[in-house]
Amino acid sequence: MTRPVIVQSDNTLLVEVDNPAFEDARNLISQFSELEKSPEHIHTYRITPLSLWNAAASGLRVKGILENLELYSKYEIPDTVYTTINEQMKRYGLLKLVMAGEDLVLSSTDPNLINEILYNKKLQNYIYERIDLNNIKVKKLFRGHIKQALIKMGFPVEDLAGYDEGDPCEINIRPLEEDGSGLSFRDYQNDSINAFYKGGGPEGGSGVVVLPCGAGKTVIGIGAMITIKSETLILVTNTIALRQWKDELLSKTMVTEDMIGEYSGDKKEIKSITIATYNILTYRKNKKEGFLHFDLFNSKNWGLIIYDEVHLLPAPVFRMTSEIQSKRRLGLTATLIREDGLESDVFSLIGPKKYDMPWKILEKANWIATALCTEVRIELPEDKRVQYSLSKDREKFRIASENPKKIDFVKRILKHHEDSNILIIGQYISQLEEYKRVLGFPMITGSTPLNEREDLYKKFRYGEIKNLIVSKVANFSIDLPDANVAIQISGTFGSRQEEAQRLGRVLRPKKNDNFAFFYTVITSNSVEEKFSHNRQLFLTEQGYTYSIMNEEMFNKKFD
DNA sequence: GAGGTGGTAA
DNA sequence: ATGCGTACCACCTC
Repeated sequence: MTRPVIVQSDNTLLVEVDNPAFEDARNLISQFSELEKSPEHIHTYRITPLSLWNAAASGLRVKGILENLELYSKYEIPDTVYTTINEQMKRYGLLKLVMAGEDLVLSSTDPNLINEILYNKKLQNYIYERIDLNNIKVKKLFRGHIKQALIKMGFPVEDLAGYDEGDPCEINIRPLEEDGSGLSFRDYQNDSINAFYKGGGPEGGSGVVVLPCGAGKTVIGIGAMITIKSETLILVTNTIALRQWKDELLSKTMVTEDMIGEYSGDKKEIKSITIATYNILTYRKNKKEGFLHFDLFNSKNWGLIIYDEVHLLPAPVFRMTSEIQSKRRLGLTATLIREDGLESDVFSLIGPKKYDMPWKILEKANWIATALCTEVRIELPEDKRVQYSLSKDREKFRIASENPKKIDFVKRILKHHEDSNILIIGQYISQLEEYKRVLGFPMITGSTPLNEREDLYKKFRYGEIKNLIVSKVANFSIDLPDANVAIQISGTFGSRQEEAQRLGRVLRPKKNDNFAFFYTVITSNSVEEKFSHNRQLFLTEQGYTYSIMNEEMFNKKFD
């Protein structure tokens, strides 16, 4: 049997998917390296300082890593890789955060490192005083900032200050019932819950789980709640997501309605389990005043805080919601990517990435739908071409996005998928209004009142309406189990995360053949081609392929 | 509607 | 080459 892993001197690992030892190798190397790409045949992982510190944090040792790597490696392991692993793993544990009575203390056996910290500009704001050669008393409130600044310095701190236990709360699983309610965990769900809670020690119990849309991230959150059994605060992106968390909790656990509070623009309930929007927590009248609802963090003794769509957390204001580092925190997302590159901040704001799984692996196991992606390239009509050529880039993008010819092709896609449950997703309200007018489908945007949204989603879910036009409101969290076709008519420049989330709207497993269709309609020979290509990168790295059709090919197939 | 928030580009 | 404030469009709370 040939070994499945090639270790390269640039710290990347290439893994053969078709090798019989693939799964064992993957389970092993994913503990100390980051999945970078996962197309069909060869997956690429990268060993980074951060991934090695995460490994050290979860209890792995240099010796074990190297022995296992040698076991699966096809060729000899380059010296540089040995060095990187040794050096970076050694750094973890040089610094510790501990509680000494009521004080938070940063300590190291190396006085020089302590010196370096005392002279670091960023860290100075977080320091009270040096206690002795090896210890510094630091400000408790800045635990997260301190960890982050130290990571930037290249020295991750072992956080042994522990977590508040939180007040207890009886959260128990509801056994599977005939009507489909109740819960039993799939293997990967169990694994991610265990990875999150691992050991229950001081380093266990805070971290991030990354799973594709439709793979049941809510279930992971519920699993963590059942494990910890403490009062829990759940943060979500909008009120629809809030209601869906509530419904899931009610159907999958024994928790009763009076135990769940809803804290949003609409209602202000605080109960043992409280679900709140990021928006309300960070609401302030103006930039100079404080956050009006921030007390929610202290209004109960939370033992767990769950961050839904955690890739949003590095945003300047949202990140404030992770300041309370003494609580156990679970971050959930399908797309740990941002165009500004700040996704790595999530690790110091919440904790190490505890678990992830390539989308295609779950597709193969039928846990999510098999998606067929098509990019349709439409020419710009004659009368728009002069205007296009004379416009600036930004205007060009808008003109290309709103190409009026798109709608005819959308109509034919609709006809081709008759009797399907179809979402039309777009970026510009005016464009969506036009589709609503011509096609006569109901539409949901940011200005659609909450009850109307819920009503439309519900009707779509029960098949009373088969088509829905949605704006960016649908980028996150909404759960429309039976949507099996999505048509994207415009999007946010090059947002990889948005593309993946939108595909995610149709990935929930289907009752019958488990296929889903994703169309993106763009203008050929325009700036939209470039942005569209960039948007697709995350998914193509996950192994998705887009078949590209021009008008002629489209006409043949969709006559 | 006002004034805050987010993501992205250049 | 990178960083930082700005523009744009949409969404959320009051």
